[in-house]
Amino acid sequence: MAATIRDVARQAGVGLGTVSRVLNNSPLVSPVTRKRVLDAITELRYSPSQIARSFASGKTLTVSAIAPFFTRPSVVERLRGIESQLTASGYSLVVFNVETVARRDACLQDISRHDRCDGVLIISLTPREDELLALHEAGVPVVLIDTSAAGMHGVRIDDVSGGELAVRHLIDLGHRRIGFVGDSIEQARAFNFTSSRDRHSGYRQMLAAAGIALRPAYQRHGVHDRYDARILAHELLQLADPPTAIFAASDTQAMGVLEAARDLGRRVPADLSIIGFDDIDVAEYLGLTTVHQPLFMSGQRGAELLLRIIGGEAQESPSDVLPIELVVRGTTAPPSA
Amino acid sequence: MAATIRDVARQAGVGLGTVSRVLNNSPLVSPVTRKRVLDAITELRYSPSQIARSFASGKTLTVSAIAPFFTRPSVVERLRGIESQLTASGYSLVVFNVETVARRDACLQDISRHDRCDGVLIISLTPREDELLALHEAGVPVVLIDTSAAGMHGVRIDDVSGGELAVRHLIDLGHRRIGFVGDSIEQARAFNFTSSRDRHSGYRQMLAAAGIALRPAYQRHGVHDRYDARILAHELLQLADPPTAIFAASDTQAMGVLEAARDLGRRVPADLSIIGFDDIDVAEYLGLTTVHQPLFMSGQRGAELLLRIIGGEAQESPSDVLPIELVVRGTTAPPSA
DNA sequence: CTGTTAGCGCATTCAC
DNA sequence: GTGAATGCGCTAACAG
Repeated sequence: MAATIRDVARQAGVGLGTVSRVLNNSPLVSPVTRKRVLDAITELRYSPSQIARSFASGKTLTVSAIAPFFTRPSVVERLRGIESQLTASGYSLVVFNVETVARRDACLQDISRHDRCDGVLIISLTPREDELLALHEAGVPVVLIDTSAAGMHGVRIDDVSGGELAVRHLIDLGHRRIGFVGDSIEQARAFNFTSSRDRHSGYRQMLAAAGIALRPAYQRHGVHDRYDARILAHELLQLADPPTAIFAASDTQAMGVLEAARDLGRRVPADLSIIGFDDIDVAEYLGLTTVHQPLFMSGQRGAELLLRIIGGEAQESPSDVLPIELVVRGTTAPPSA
Repeated sequence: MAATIRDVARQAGVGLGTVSRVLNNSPLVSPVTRKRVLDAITELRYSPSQIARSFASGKTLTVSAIAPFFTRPSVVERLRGIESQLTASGYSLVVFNVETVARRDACLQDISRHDRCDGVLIISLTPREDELLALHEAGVPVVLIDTSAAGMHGVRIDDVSGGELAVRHLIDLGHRRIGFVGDSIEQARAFNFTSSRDRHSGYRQMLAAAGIALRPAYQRHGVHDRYDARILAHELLQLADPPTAIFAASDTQAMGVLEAARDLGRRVPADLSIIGFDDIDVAEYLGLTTVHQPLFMSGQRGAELLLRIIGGEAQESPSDVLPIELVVRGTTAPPSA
């Protein structure tokens, strides 16, 4: 059916190795021979088999990315960064979408079987001790995006500082009653997510630094989506002494808070200030004040780093920390009371 | 380094083929032998090389998806459907993101070189005549999603009907001055997108059927994003005799129209009705009236169909047409004037 | 039921 | 510079 390297060799009247050399741009071929081979290739419409090539060389020119809930805007944006970098380097991207804990574990196990891909990018999922060990033992190049782990390369932001940044903004505006809406503790633990937890730490630290007492009732946790966030915000707003501002651990959750405010007739930001996190695409549309993080860049940098590791370049910095930035839009203002 | 099938055979004291049979769940192995092999596998921590396996069998257990602008919510949702179906069948998904015409052409050419993957899913991009020929000649199984082409399998909706559905809703409400905001003609042609074009046809046909004259000034085209749509809607609304309703060819573009209305102080739906298309996630959040299409299902069905074709099951129906549905929310109402 | 054999298409040694 | 020879790890077809 399809022409093989042998056909090309025969057609060009050269040896098999010579064709291979031409394919791999080896300089050890005379211009005349090269042309003859090239002509044979065009004539036969020959195209080298990638699988055979991978098999013989041991390199697949493929990278896997494991992402939880890859429909989340923040994740998609990271993936776009990854894909762009990979494509530029001639690599392909295999995507694994993780929506259950079982699949999380399965994916993390599977990649210890170093096949099919030259390296792995793990987004937002932090490997556990045993998984770390297996990964190390397997020797698969791995780069973590949006997390970090001992002895692993990674690209991330400082979520604690991010939480502090958000809450400091609210405090600076004069707020003292500040609520928090973040990820469900159980779910975060099951998937081993860390960002909401760390942003929550930043929240607590900043309140403490400002001498504001922590109120358990002000801190709510639910599934990472609009619906749960909306419910939690309802609870918060119907407290006898409701917060005047709410820090949501993500823009998606901030959208739920926004809905709750609308439901209850609270004006934003007059009656309630809301700040999110991530600065996803719709944040600008909604005029949402948030903490910006370079999502696309995180993917790009992560892929770049992984490619360097695959290429054998030893990397010093275990974890690359990207800058974050407060973006003030229309959902935060001084408290009216 | 890593154990091979040969090591396992030696360890278990059996032949090479027997190990292979066990790996492939062949029933032609006695329980005793099977157990011995399985034990050897665990002992050696053996894991078969996928690349070698692909090479020998000719099957890669991998499917490629080519998607334009894969950060668009509608595309992501389709990809999620694809991934879910593929994963359930033990296949991996390689993603190609197309954001330029050059890359569109390159991707479509590349897949004619039937390597690395067992089949291809093409989202929203319609192959041209010559590309169709090359694809056919290469014999790569292909399924089109959100488009169709002669002799190609596909999963799609009827965009013309969708456009009619949207416009009929506006007419039923009493609107006569109905604007249209859709994709740039040049861009659509360059990428060979068809959905906006077809929805526009539906718009024209429905107006004609209702005896409403087409007004060129009411029909605007721009890049498929919020920003351009916003500008176009501005133009529309500042006409001497502005439309009382606007049909946007996608929810994303409807968001831009919504912004324009906000900019100009037009109340929605009192002063201006807006209807979108796709029913992406935020549509519900925004209370946007729109035409719902089963995005996730399109991916799922497409992948399922492709897998069947790869499996050698001849398929009759060239194109699977999914149902669409009008979803009335808060952005449409009878005209006030 | 099981062991043996022959490639899959290419990269990578080697000799020449 | 070039051609020929080996083997990557596995599946499939064949004898037993």
